[in-house]
Amino acid sequence: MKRIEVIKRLLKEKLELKGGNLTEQRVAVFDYLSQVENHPTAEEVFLAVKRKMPKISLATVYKNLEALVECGLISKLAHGDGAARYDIRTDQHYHTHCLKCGKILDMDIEDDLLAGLSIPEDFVATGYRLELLGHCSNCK
Amino acid sequence: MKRIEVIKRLLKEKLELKGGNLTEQRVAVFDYLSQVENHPTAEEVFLAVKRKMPKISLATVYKNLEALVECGLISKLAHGDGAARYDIRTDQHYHTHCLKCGKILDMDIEDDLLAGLSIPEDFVATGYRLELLGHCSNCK
DNA sequence: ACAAAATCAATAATAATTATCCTTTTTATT
DNA sequence: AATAAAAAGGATAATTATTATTGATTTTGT
Repeated sequence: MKRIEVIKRLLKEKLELKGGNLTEQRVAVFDYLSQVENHPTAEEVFLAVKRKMPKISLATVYKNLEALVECGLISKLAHGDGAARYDIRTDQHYHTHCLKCGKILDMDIEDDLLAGLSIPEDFVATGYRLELLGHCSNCK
Repeated sequence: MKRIEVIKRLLKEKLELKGGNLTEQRVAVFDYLSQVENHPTAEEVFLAVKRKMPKISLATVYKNLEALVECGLISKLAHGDGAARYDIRTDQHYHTHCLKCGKILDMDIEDDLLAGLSIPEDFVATGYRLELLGHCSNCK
């Protein structure tokens, strides 16, 4: 089975759980994200997808990224300074975040940092975010 | 010596290092931040300071928060979803971040989580950010 | 006290994102 | 397969958070 067919099957399954539909635009957005190493902004996804699908709208990209996040197919990296970024991975992992160019990259470490952490009683933790801040190879 | 005099002396000293001046607006912004337990947005700081200093502008609050961050007197918590928040503390510490109401609170833990972390070679780390995500006592 | 520099207030502009509104596509039902 | 209902798309307006601009005011160094 072709790669794109695998993606369509996965998306259809996951989207249906939330009452969403499979569309060509959603496939294109997800497909692009799954091909890149970095974590692009909505704008970057838009520009890339636009090349293969010239009529797609930026608003559609935003809406579809949101829909994919909703059904757990991708994750959103909102770091505050500048635009949010999107990540094909949904498992817990950490990132390096360049303060100069804003690029976010995966950092592969197996340790569960929260393991030994004493969480406040009155707070229900559902997850956590760890980012290493600094300068990437290009910017240092 | 009165509290406000202590603040003025501290601000004057730190601001001068960056070529900045001591102004009543800066004192008011810093003073407010040092009195609250939570980490307010620029808008919230503006509304609070406005009560004592009705002519102050929102843009001034933004500029002054930025100036205070620049000279290391406060820190900025940019978490992406919504407005940035400001914190009187500048030492390394962690936060709980409520996904419902957006409130950010301090989490006091002594451990240095980065101690055992293997940082990628081509990345120059200057700091890190850890946030515990979930629901606060009011929202759970 | 006075000139130069910095900051202020008001407001315009920008950037990122979300909402609106009408058309098109997809899905469910006959 | 035809068709109605629901969902999604595209274009663009609106919103939100923030930054830039500009001319008036305040602060600082001499």
